[in-house]
Amino acid sequence: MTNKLNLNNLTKSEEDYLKALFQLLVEDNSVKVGNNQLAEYLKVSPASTNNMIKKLKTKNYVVSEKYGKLELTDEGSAIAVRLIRKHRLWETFLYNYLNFSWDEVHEVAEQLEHIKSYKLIDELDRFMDFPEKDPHGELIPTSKGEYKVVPKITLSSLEEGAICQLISVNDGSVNFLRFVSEIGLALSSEIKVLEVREFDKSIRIQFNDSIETVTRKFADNVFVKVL
Amino acid sequence: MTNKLNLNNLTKSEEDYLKALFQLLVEDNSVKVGNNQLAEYLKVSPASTNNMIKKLKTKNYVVSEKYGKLELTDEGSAIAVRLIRKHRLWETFLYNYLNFSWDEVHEVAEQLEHIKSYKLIDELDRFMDFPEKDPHGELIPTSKGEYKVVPKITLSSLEEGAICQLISVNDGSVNFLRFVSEIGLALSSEIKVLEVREFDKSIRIQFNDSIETVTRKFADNVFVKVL
DNA sequence: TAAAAAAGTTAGCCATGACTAACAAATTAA
DNA sequence: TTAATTTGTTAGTCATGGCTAACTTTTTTA
Repeated sequence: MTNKLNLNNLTKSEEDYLKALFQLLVEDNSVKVGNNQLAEYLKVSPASTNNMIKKLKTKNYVVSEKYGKLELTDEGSAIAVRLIRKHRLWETFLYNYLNFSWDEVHEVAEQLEHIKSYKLIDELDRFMDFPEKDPHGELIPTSKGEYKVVPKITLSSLEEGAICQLISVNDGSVNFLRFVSEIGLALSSEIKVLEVREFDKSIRIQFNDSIETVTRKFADNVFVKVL
Repeated sequence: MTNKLNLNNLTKSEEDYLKALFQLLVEDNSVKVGNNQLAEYLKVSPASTNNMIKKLKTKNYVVSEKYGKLELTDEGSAIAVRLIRKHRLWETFLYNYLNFSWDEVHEVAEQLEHIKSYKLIDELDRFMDFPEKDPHGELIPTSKGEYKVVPKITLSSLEEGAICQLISVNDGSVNFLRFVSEIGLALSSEIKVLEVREFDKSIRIQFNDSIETVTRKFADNVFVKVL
């Protein structure tokens, strides 16, 4: 039997669902991911999600019991990791070689990650000399599927007085990324938490000699390493 | 009114049909292109083609009368030229930077040409320093849509004794391209037509000190400049 | 020029992947 | 512990873009 080891005959939609589920399960380290949660994340109806999950279960990429939590099989995870690898390599290419800015890379990478060719992505990796991180500071999985998920500490989780370093940001929103650049934050910036306001959870931070007040929502999307 | 000048809200299928029609009409310089011909070229049923043509007519990309020949509007042609530009730029990138061979580039470029981003393709163009030709010798349309269709002379159209230079090849078939490389032909190769056999139209050619006999079908896909 | 062949069209079907509306199960709160 | 709320499921609809089969128009050819 010709074990073609993943000809990857998945539709764009199937890939989107698997990647989204992986991100909720692994990257966000959730205890339980449910149908509606996945639907909301993908901005589709719960009915659509239910439908697709059924399909992915028959293909053995997803496991779940009726009314139970969603989980990925090893095969499902592997597909998701490959998508994340592709996404981040393309982002890196766009940023480093094609003059794309921080906030422009995501949208195009969302399209490019669905291009089917192992050679393409491995050669792109080689061409860029095997980068470790994408422009947002996220680790890029290797061609062997090695991928260390670094537990993420959000800026919002820190207490007053804490000093940290910006290591990565959520790349999902153009407006968010623009704002990050605008106020002068960048990867590796050192940030001091000056004050956490109780009533609205907004945070006063200091970095590069400037002081800004950011919302809780903003701080949820900024990932840091405590110094 | 925000004239977004082509947000390019076309599906992959719509793009495929427009590009195919352009190639039949312009590149092959056909007097008449019909529904079934387009269907055969795209390897879909005549019914599917009929359906899509209707849709493209309502969108003003295609013009035709019932039972009449198919034609592209200026808008339809412009879309096709942009697709050809994208296809050839990606082929060039894969060939020159990612170690893809002559026969490997087409399949992946077929996917990449559908990625929607003006910035992506113009930056890729700049990154490669505005190449004029793709790896198969075809001219690459500019970002302004300038595209000179060079009338193609096929090797099969030459008479005995003619001497010519290989300027481009049809990139549609992997097997064909492999065979071209295998026998030692490359862009700019000088070819002498030694003999045209009447009964099966096969052609005996000489190049780089080797002599080969090729079929009519082969010679139809080799484009030359007479010296 | 009439019959045969080719080309084009239409009707009706299918799969994919969205959707809404209605309903069922599980969880949370009173 | 029952009621309310949230979560999950099902049924049925829609658009896209394929398909086959049957039919019509045009073109070819005998």
